Amino acid sequence: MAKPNAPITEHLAYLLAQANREINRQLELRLSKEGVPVEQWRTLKVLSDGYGHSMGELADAVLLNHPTLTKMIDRMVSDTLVYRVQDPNDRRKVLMFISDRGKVLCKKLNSLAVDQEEHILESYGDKSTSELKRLLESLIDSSN
Amino acid sequence: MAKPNAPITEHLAYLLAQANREINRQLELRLSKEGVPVEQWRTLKVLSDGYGHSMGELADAVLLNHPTLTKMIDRMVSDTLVYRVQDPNDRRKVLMFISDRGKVLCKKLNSLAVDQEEHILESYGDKSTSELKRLLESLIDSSN
DNA sequence: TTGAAAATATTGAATATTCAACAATTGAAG
DNA sequence: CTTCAATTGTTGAATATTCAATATTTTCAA
Repeated sequence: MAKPNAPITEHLAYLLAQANREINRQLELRLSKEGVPVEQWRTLKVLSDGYGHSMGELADAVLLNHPTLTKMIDRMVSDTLVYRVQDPNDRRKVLMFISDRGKVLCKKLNSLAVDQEEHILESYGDKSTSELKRLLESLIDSSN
Repeated sequence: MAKPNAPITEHLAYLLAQANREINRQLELRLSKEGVPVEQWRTLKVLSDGYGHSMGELADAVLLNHPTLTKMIDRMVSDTLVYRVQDPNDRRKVLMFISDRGKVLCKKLNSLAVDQEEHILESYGDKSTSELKRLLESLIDSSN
């Protein structure tokens, strides 16, 4: 039943890694126009709802481990893109907020990211794109 | 047409990153039984055809940048899993080979990886899996 | 044939990530 | 109430990755 000698290119884990690497590389390239790494864009985008988000929430949302996030947030605070506020309801928590400067930057980044999505839609097709998104969502669901 | 305010979870780049993170985490967990990172498994698997592969080829295949690969290979050489041979036809190149110890380890890793594929097939389904693989391959193709 | 450009791999310094340990706060059981 | 376990976030040391620069070999045009 199993295929222990299947080439690595047939493993789902590999195909995902390969596709992710390529798409991420393209996105990085666009965002580099503003000198911002992908994870910082994710952070700004999540915070741009204007509400405070705890570090834990944020770590999940931006796909980073806690210590990695803490240090990235340190840099973003230095760049005055975001700021920390201690949660008054639970003083273990830190709530992150986006600054005005962060909002301005986020808008620019969003449009760079949308450019990319449109480029994918063109070269890969409408139908394939939405079908792929659907399957990815369902894979993520089934993995929890 | 574009959706500049779409939540990040609707971006293909994000869904790919999320799915990849989750599947890769699961694979890591299994391979950790043998104390081997995913990239080393990929390397061993590629080299297990018994032929020599240059560093450049290998970097593409295992999805690592050249300097990162060089340093990982240094570790694998220390662990006597692989060895270097200068390419006689083009002395700029280094050909990598798998050792006997590497082959033994690779077999164990393959079966751990196959376990995972089977687990995915069960929870996610045969049909979805092969459709997802097909779409990922085609995305990768269309990105080059 | 020579010399400049391209291809290949490695190195070292700068940066980023991870792991384990820690500190602070909350929750909850006795 | 008090104490002990769980939750949340940060830190420091160890490890890994990246960027720019380098060394070597090959290619190719003049």
